[in-house]
Amino acid sequence: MTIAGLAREAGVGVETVRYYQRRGLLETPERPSGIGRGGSVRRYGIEDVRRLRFIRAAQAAGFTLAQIEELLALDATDDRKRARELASEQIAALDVKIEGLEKARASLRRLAHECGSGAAGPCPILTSFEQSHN
Amino acid sequence: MTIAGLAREAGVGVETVRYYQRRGLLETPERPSGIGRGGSVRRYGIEDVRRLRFIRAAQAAGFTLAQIEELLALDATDDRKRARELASEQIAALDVKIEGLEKARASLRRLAHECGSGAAGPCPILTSFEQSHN
DNA sequence: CTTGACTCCGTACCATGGTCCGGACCCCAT
DNA sequence: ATGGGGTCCGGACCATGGTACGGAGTCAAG
Repeated sequence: MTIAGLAREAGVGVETVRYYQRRGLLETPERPSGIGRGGSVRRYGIEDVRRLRFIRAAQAAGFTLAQIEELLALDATDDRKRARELASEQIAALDVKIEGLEKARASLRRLAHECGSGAAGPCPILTSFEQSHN
Repeated sequence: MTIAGLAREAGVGVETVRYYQRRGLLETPERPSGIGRGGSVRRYGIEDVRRLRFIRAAQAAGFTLAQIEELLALDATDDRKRARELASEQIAALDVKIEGLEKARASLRRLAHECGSGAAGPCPILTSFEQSHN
């Protein structure tokens, strides 16, 4: 698989893959055959796809690329303590974030509701959100 | 209230307030007294605090500053339809986002769990997340 | 053996959401 | 009336996470 295939498998762009390589999140495989000068084109395997997909999943979980870098490094060591720490921290952060989003969603629902019902004039946009400050 | 008071009330920095003013999210009140040249220092009231707090709340709801700009403009008009539209869109986006974060949290919990239990060696960081691809 | 698509690589650029800086001005207390 | 802190303002700078560009090399099919 070449870089375009890898990118396709994980649903990202080629440039993104190369960006992750530069950041050290993905390794850049050796070019086969040609040793000093020359060579060919780098090839990627299923392991790379997994790694790349992991990065995307972790990103979706709210990790920054820097944190993901640490997670990936951790995956190669056996520092279980640190891994648990990172996980717990992120779980807590997710709890907070999810709760915030749920509150926001409730505000939006109230807004949509109030805005849908009768009265003329502007929707109470600011006030809908104000309630969420409780 | 001067700009520092306003910022304090909403829990942001003075520079952030000024940034929002530049972006057009907050209006810049007239300087009292001095008309042409001279004047004094701009003063802010409770309305400004409300507006600024709204911006922060909307941001927490996942709106971008550009969307918030539209919401604020909408608050002054009576285009209820558009307001409902924006709200619904954002509710849908929040649904997706919340679900993603919940999945991620589940993955992390599994990771923390597997990482906590006995076996030696590295935690199955990549694999914990792989499960979440279902 | 040429052509067209893809790769490689560095560097530049982008959007978002701020944050900092420096000089000029202003306001209030002493 | 003077000093110190706050304000005003434009413009520069920052971090994050990419995206685009251009030139050289490589690969595979016709």
